[in-house]
Amino acid sequence: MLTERQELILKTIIQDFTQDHEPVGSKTVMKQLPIKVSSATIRNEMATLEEKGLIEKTHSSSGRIPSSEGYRYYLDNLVEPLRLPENVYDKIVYQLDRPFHQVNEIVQEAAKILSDLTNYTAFAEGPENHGVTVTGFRIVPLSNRQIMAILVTSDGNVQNQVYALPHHIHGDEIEKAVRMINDELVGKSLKEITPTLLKGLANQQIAGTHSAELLSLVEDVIKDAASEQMYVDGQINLLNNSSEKNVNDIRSLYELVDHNDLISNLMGDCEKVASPDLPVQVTLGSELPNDLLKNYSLVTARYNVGEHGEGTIALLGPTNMPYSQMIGLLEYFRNELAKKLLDYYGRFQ
Amino acid sequence: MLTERQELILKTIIQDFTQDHEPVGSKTVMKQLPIKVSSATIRNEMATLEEKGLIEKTHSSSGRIPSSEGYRYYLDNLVEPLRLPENVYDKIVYQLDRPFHQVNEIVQEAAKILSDLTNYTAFAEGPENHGVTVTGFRIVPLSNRQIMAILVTSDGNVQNQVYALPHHIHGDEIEKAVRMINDELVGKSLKEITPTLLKGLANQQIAGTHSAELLSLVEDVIKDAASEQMYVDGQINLLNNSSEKNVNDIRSLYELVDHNDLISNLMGDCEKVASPDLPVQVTLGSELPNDLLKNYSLVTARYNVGEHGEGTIALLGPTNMPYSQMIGLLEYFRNELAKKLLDYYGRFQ
DNA sequence: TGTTAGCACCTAATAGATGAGAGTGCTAAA
DNA sequence: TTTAGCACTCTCATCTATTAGGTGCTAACA
Repeated sequence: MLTERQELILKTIIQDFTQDHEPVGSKTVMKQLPIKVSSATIRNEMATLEEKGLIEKTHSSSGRIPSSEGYRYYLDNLVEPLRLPENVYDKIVYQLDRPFHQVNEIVQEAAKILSDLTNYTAFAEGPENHGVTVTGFRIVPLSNRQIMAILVTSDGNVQNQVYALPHHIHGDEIEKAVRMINDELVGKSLKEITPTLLKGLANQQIAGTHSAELLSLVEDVIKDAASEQMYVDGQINLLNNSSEKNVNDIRSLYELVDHNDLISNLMGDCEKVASPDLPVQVTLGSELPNDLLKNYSLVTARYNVGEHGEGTIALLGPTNMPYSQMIGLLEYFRNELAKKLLDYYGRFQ
Repeated sequence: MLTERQELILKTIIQDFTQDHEPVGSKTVMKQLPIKVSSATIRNEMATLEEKGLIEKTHSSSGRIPSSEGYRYYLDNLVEPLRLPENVYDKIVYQLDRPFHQVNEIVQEAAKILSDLTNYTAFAEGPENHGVTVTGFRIVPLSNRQIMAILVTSDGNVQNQVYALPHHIHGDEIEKAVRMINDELVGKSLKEITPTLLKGLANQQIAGTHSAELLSLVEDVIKDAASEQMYVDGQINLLNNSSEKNVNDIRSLYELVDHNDLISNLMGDCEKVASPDLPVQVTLGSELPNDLLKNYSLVTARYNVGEHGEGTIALLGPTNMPYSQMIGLLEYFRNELAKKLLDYYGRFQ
């Protein structure tokens, strides 16, 4: 429980530190505080805040910097989303206002826009495909030994893969197999289609001698389609932050960030709590399991595309980032993205 | 013109500097030199080498480092490709020995292997498609408003693109259009198919009311197929080098390296000189037009896939890299890559 | 009792001073 | 032509003030 004045001081320290990245002294706070008190009084209050673990010193006679607990208190109680300069909104709208041909193109562009605007690393994940079903599976013979497998799903997503076959398969056989695969798969959701189910198909020998081969294609393509792709952009911005610690850490960070599953997991944790109606959520590095992210924060927002599910966007930046602005940005952006996606889906109905 | 002893000294300085990255003094050279002379003699020789511009001092009483001219002399006259440890060869063979489905997958993997082995940034460009012709063009209707355009070329490459159409196009119409497009394009080389040629097709009204639309798809896909894709890997390794100069330079470097055309141009210059029969070629940063690359070197090699054309692989690393090793590596690698590609193409004949 | 002025004290950062170490160029002798 | 010897130069690490910005505590004050 903090007094109003203590909250004011904490907020001032955080905002000041966000700007200058330097410990904040009592005099500096005094100048910025709307109420008139002496620096000695502020020193007393700061001592209390330190006792409570919300701020800390870098050395015995330094100014104060916010602790993780301090940021947490700020985020839970004090932060207010900031309205952004008009031209930022314009830029978002402009960048999203292009003809996209696939959902994933839009999602990828979302990550790009976010990282461009913030100079942080940005993540975007498409709407979850819980209810997504198979609309059709095609095999297109391309040449003597090459075929393309194509899977179309009810959300309009298209997954394809070219295969070089060890030997020629006759068109009739392919056609027959595709027909039977479709009979079995169309209408099924992606999660339902397990390797076991496909094996069952193979056992029925539906597709002649090459059934096993063709079914393994199906499996591949389905796996691709079912894996929710996470798009990352602005990895390079990790450099800005990491003051000058060793190169190896940055390297590991890069790998972490590019290696989808790890970040997905982190974000997965956030998703459980966040929702499109709830405010944007911030997870501090100290609250994350990975030590590399100690000095970073993950700002996460969910967006809602109605019947098409929910997706996630996120920013990874330094712990001392301007949260008000970032939260304001994500709140606006998730709406625009949802709008764009609804618009996209609308064209297929 | 250098005496044998001078060449020996230059070589020693370069090799030593490559290892330790520190100016090399006359005593150090003396210890490593196979011939027995005093450090004073070496100092005299070094003064001569400096006069000729092949080495330089970092300050008035420091040891010497090679100048660009020194490297150039070394590369032109002294360097000898080094045989690599056996396990490196094993690794290359192992990594390339996987079932690939497209040429580009192989080329991409090549870049990855090279950057993994060297810890530098690596580039790989597929065999040039001079003689490549169109084997077939397909349009596959995916759903009410989505189609996929597929272009197959004589080198077995497949380019595809999904399109969301503003309105439904009837299957018969598509089929008719595709047939006529194929009649016109099959057998033509990619470079022959210009927008003007396509316009000509449109004017014949071959494809009914939607001809213009469909032809613009063709144009898109052809453009993609004709652009030679350059694969880059190990961008992160740029960090290792750039000691600690400002972050912005690294940022620009990243962009430079990812922005294909620029590097393509640089490599283009090299290609004119290099050939699969000629030795691996090194271009020093000082010889490149771009100032950002000042402290880097581009090591380029061409590989030869017989009738399927020639391609390029390259490494971008610090100017003081171990050239003997890198040249040895690329010489071996280009042969393995060519073998793998020949093997791949062989499967379609 | 909360607030403030004053002061002793702390620490990081900066600038100079100093000496060791590595290297050079030059001279004179072999 | 080569070499030993030596004076000289420059960097780098270390040490020593000095300064600037901050704190905590005490005692006076409203």
